[in-house]
Amino acid sequence: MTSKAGIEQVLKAASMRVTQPRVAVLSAVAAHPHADTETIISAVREGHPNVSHQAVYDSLKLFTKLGVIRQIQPQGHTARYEARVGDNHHHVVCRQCGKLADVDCAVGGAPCLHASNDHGFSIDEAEVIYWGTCPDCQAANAQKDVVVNP
Amino acid sequence: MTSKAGIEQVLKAASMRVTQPRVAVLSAVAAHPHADTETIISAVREGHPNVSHQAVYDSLKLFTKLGVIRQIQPQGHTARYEARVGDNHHHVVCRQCGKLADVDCAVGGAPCLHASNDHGFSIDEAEVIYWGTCPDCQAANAQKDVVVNP
DNA sequence: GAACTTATCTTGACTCGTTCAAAATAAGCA
DNA sequence: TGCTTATTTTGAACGAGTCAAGATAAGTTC
Repeated sequence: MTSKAGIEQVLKAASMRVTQPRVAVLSAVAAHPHADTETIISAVREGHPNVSHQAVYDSLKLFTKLGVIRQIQPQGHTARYEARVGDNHHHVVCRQCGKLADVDCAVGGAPCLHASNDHGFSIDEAEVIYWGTCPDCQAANAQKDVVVNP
Repeated sequence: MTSKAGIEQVLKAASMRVTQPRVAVLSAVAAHPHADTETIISAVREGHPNVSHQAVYDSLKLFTKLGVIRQIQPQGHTARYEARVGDNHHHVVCRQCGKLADVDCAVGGAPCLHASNDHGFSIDEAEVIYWGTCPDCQAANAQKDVVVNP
């Protein structure tokens, strides 16, 4: 549901106007999964050089609110966005370079969602972030080890 | 391991000096679970009025690195700290007021930790954040509903 | 198709949590 | 007690994100 026609429907259903900046922002998010705001601004400006950063921030916030895109913000990193929504998937973050990848819930039935309803909170979502090291950084580390410990 | 004697051991083992600001910061974190930096600064200054905010930031970062405390930073909120470390517990965050509470992993064996080792990442930690509504805000919402929908 | 209304965009200033840098201080050692 | 240098203080700076006012253009009405 991230084609131009799709987004027009979503926006109209929510009584929002369909504008060039908005369509461009959504296309950019769909084309660059896990991109941060700056990357999205650059991508948008390739096609529409005069779009302001504010318009991008506004659009991203709006789309996030409408559930068309999803915001991810691991500790120590700026916000990232992705157009893959609706399924219960999580993310791995590389501690060294910040690279982000999708991870489908390993166990079939999303067990993480069932927390003991502690402290009287009513829980509606479980957000899981896996921390680790990406293949590239693993390789770089191995390389370094060779040099440091000959 | 958050007594003054305990922290002295940890610091000395890491060749770090035991200073008044550091001890004060750790006490503050232990006394105010889930407090943000500003709260910790205030707490520290109750006993040591001349401690700078920079010293608090440095100490928090140091303790986090040494694993004595843990930093939590839910989307849209500033960093919080807690002295409860070592066990695999997670957190609930109230979407409305930002209140934070501990949640022990509901299922016995921490199933969330076993992600499919996707994309070649080597995963070392799974961080789970539950999102929901705290009892106070639930009550406030119910109250509001009564007024809005009589 | 032209005029109108107002949501959206542009522009530019601003906030706030956090970090940087240099000089002053005090912890731990000799 | 004095020395060395890790920490702290002080004060400025950074950057992602937000706010506000006027300009623009999407969608509606005539």
